[in-house]
Amino acid sequence: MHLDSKKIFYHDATPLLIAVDCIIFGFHDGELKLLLFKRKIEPFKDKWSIIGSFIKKEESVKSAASRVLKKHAGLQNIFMEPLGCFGDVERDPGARVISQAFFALIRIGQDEIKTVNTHQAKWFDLDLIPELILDHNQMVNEALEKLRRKTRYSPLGFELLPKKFTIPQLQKLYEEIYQKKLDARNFRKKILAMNIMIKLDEKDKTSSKKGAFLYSFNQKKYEKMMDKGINFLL
Amino acid sequence: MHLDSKKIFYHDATPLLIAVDCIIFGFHDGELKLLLFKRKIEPFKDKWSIIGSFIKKEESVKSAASRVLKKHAGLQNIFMEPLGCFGDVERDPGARVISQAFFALIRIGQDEIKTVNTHQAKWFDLDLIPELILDHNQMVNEALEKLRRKTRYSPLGFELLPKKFTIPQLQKLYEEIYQKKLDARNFRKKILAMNIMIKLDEKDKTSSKKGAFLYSFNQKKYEKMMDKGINFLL
DNA sequence: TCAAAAGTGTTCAAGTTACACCCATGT
DNA sequence: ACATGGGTGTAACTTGAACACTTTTGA
Repeated sequence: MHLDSKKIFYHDATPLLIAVDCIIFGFHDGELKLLLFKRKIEPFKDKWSIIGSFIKKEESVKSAASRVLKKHAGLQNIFMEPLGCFGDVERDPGARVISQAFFALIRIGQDEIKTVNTHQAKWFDLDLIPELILDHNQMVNEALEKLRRKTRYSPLGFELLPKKFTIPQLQKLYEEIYQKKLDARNFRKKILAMNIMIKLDEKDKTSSKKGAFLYSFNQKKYEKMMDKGINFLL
Repeated sequence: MHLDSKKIFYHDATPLLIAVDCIIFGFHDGELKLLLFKRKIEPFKDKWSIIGSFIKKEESVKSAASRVLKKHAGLQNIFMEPLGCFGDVERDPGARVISQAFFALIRIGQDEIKTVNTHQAKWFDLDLIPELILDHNQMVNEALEKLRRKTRYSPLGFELLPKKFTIPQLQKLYEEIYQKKLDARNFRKKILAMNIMIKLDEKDKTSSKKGAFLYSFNQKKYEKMMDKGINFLL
């Protein structure tokens, strides 16, 4: 490396504040939900917002997002991917801040319900999302669009369900995402034809007397299917 | 606004260098091409790279990308959209720099050919892309994936063709993007069925004696089609 | 007159949609 | 015994894929 030249190249650039913000979706009791946080500090104290943090010099953008999810929401090893960059000059009246938004999907279990209380957070129904600070409503809208688009052609939906789930649960999830009723026979046929789930010897009886068989998603079978050039498509 | 509180909230954040980088695709003589630039300054002087610049405090991320396209490549009013954020700590050995990549499509005409010379740039065939600086090869690969994905379900391809184009030209473009031969009858049938192009009373005779009718893309018809819930799909 | 690209329909297979009844079980 | 959600097959329709010949015209 030519250290001197490097300085010549970089010296007139202005460093800026850059943050990550995480849009977190969950699915519980047949409802698709968004996790929002009550801001603890000024400005906008006590307003609802998605969770975020400034990026530190010694961490990657992605690790910043992981840190936020872990530290501020108690979430670890969950599905997460970049959504987009929000970079208008005036988006944050407090300072020039560029934000990289991330999009996370979680299985809502007992732990995640506790999380909500210890972090001043709340799960919101998608049609009851309050006004959020800055451009956070726009971020949420874009995240929702991405969720709707991407769940059609990749098995993202499984990230929102427990490891063991029933076909009616899976169908309900898709109905929530697409906001429309699906035909039970066709749905079943299609998803089973892909051969990416393992039928377990257990039934879930929480929502019917007969009980519905539990399945688990099989990542390996999914990858095999992809290798053969067959695509997930719902 | 509570100016004091704002300061409390933002004072411990570290500003970082943030750049935009633009991946520029073009189509000429039946070939899909990538525009690369010979870097004028150290470090990595004279290596091939995609074009970029640091973001200034008084411009949005998007305007930074527009500025780069205009100033460094002489391009204006072209299709451009965000590709993704590249934020590894060590991606640039010169400093911690986060980069927001953009993806641009242009019609290669006479002006664009001049541009190439005045800006030390060169159009590269996609299978002859040289080694680029930093993570630029990765950016290009992701841009290509996006191009392939997105041209299937949105009429992005038209951005790469002249305003007036023939159906064989359009087909050639898609064959280049997907790297496979398409059936001329089926292609024609499908694209015409969408009813989003206007047939002109002119023929292009540059590639055959018989000549092929020229068409133009009709944005309004396309929007009408979308409104009706019919999607572009090739 | 011939070479070279433009333009045109039909058939078959595959996939998608619509639709109605029996099953298992807890109360 | 009955109410509730789980589970199953078939027929009509739509869409995608395969395939070969005629037309035009400049050289």
